[in-house]
Amino acid sequence: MAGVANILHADLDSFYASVEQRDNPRLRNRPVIVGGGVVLAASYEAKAHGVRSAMNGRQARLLCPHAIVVEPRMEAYSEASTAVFERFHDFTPLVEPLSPDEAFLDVSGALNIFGPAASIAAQLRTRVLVDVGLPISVGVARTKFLAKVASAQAKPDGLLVVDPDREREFLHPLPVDVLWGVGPVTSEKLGNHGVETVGDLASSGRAEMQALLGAGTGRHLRDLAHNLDPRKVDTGRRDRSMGAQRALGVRVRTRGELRTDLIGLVEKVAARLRKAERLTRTVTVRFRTAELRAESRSRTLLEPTASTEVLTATADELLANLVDGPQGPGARLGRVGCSLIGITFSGLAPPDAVQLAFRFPEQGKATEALDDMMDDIRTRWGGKAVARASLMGAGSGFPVLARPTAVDA
DNA sequence: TCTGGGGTCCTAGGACCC
DNA sequence: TCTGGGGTCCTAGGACCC
Repeated sequence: MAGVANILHADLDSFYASVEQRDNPRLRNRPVIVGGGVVLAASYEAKAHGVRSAMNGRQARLLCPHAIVVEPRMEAYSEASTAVFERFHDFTPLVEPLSPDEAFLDVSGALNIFGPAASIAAQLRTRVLVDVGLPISVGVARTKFLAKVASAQAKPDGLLVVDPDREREFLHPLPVDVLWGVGPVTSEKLGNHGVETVGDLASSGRAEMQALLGAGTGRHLRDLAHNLDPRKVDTGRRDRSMGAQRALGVRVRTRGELRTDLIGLVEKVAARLRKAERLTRTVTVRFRTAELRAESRSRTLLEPTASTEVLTATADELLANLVDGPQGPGARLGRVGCSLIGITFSGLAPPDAVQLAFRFPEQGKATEALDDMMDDIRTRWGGKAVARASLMGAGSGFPVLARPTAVDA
């Protein structure tokens, strides 16, 4: 197999719980659960008893009665995250954050300084442990996807290098749900078709998988199973949406209460939007009925905005449509069975964004042309490009970059 | 006191335009 | 003038991830 394993996926172990154990010696080597109502993070000692993230707190305490439950300290986690990412950047500028505790690193330009990728991964783990006091697992491979799978296999506190000559041996025996994008629903669909392992998926029919999972998803997952993953480490990602939501429990609310909650969320997120110097075009109000059915209403505005007044008025109309619509849950009673209310702003752009569209005629060169264009945009606009692109019309002979591409002017 | 909150991406169908 | 197909954007819903 051609290529060299120069991509790292670095992932802090049980991030919040590790920070708590670091800061409070009494918690070390003990089962620790962060978050009371719902488990935000669990130490490995707690995970050994079956406690998992996102688990109901009561269930977690039943599984592990002697666990120490602590309140989350978001500021401490944020500081720890910043310190860890500084260590990443000590090794390479090519860092793609996935979340506060996880990132891809392309170290192909750092080999002359720090040695082979496996050595860089070991040095990185040491630096994070010594300087920040947190255990971190690292996967090393030729592609992003393999590196991510490797770091998961390496946990806890481990390092795993996937030899480019042994990628399929590594990948094919693993269960399909190691694939990024295969959750419970997809996993069950695949299981019903006799697909249990990544190898099973690789040997299944393409048309069959696309019929089962949809064209895009089917092709993507089958490509991953065939070990095809051309994605580069991308340092230029920007937020695509911003939102907030609030769980309300099972108590029935009056419309007025619901509206007050929603307006509060709108004001909060609108402030974040302005602080981030972004405008939004699409407002979505999310709603979950007392029976836990999700519903949403959205509207796309003519002009992007960050005005609380405009956003509040829009959210208000959408909420009214949700509640009073044809099957609105509270139309007659004036009271609404609602277990969650939320707001999302999407279609984010900088205030001075411009839109660019490209057309290129050479069939079959679309992906490379797109990559080149993105590089060009980043160079010309000082790396501040906010790019959103998709390829359309591949069958027409004229692949067109059809989505607007917004960049900081 | 409560029982998660923050995101990304995909899909299908309809309106509309050329 | 009629018709069909391609393309774009919007909306609602859903799966998934950390």
